[in-house]
Amino acid sequence: MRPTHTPLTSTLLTPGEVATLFRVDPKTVTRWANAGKITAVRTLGGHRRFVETEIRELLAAVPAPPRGA
Amino acid sequence: MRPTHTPLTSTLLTPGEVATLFRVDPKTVTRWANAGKITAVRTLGGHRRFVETEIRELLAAVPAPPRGA
DNA sequence: TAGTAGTGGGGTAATTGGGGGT
DNA sequence: CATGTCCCAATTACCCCACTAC
Repeated sequence: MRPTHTPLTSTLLTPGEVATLFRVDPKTVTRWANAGKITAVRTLGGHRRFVETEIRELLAAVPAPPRGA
Repeated sequence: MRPTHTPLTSTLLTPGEVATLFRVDPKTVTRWANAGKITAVRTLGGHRRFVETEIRELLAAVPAPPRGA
C-alpha cells in the first residue's frame, strides 16, 4: 500500500511514459494536452508532466468479455 | 529510469499489429472489439489498443496434434 | 561545466474509425 | 453470421531542429 495520505507531490509522468502506457507516440500525448483532453502540468522550462492518477483512469479498458462462458 | 511499480501496465498492440498476427483485416479486428470478443483500450482520440497478453492467448489455440499417436 | 536523452513545435504520410455493400 | 473492400474524416506516426531535464 502506498501512502496516499497527504501527497503534496502527486506522481507525475513524462510524455514518454504516458505514451508508453497508451502505446502511442509522445507527440500524440502532447497533442492530447494541447486539446485539453488531459491535465498538464508545465515545468518551468515549458515541458509537460501528467498526473499518474488521471492517466490510470483514462486507461480504463472495456469490460472484460468472459470467453467460453 | 524510474522503476514501474504497478505491473498493471500491460503491453498494448495496434489494430494493424493484431490484424497481422491473425492474418485478417484491421476492420475485422475492430469488429471483434465491437462484439466484445476482445478487450480494447481506447486512446483519447478514439483509436483502439489491444492487450498483447490476451491476443497471444487467443492465438495459442489448439497445440500441434501429435501424429503417430 | 559538459554530455546524453527527452521534449516542444511545425509539417506531411500512414493508420484508424464509422457506415455501407459484396 | 463473419470477412474484405469501398467511401470520407479524424487521429496518429515520423521527419526536421532548438531547447529543456537530469
